[in-house]
Amino acid sequence: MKEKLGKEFFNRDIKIVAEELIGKLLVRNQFNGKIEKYRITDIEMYIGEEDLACHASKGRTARTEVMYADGGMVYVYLIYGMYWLLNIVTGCKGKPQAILIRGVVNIDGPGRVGRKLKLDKSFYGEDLTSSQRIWLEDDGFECTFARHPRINIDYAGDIWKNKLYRFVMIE
DNA sequence: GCAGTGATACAA
DNA sequence: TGTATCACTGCG
Repeated sequence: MKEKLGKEFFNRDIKIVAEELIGKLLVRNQFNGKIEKYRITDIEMYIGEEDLACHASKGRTARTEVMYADGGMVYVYLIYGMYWLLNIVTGCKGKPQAILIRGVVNIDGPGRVGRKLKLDKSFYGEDLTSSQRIWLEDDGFECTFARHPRINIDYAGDIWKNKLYRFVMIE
């Protein structure tokens, strides 16, 4: 049984959503009727303005605005001029939180995921609970995960760098 | 080990 | 206006 994840899934604290997001299916309707599904294996949490690794630590800007919305929105941005990274906004309105999708089955790396899904700036603010081209499903798959420090955030300082905010599925 | 690539944030 | 920086990848 497959169920599309709705607002009630995303509108919870990021730590709960993140734990349950591992093993869920990321679904992409690439073009007419061609639907692809990818199981999420690797994610990172970015939590609030006080998290120096989180883009919202710079406050509310055009780029971070969507993180302040309620859960279930897509936050995408271009990094290094080449890669669109996919993030999922969680929590309630006014609390900036987002989960970066670092990897899915057979696609290891956030930039590769974005390329495979053919993301672009038009996905900024897309609502995963009503979109016809990208959404999430629960197919009942169960798994466990390990916690690690986040990748490539040296600029955030030791306290935030060492937080175990990366969850990786154990095969 | 490091080049490539362009939006963004912030200084001036 | 200019410019430093960046939730990365794919070459060597």
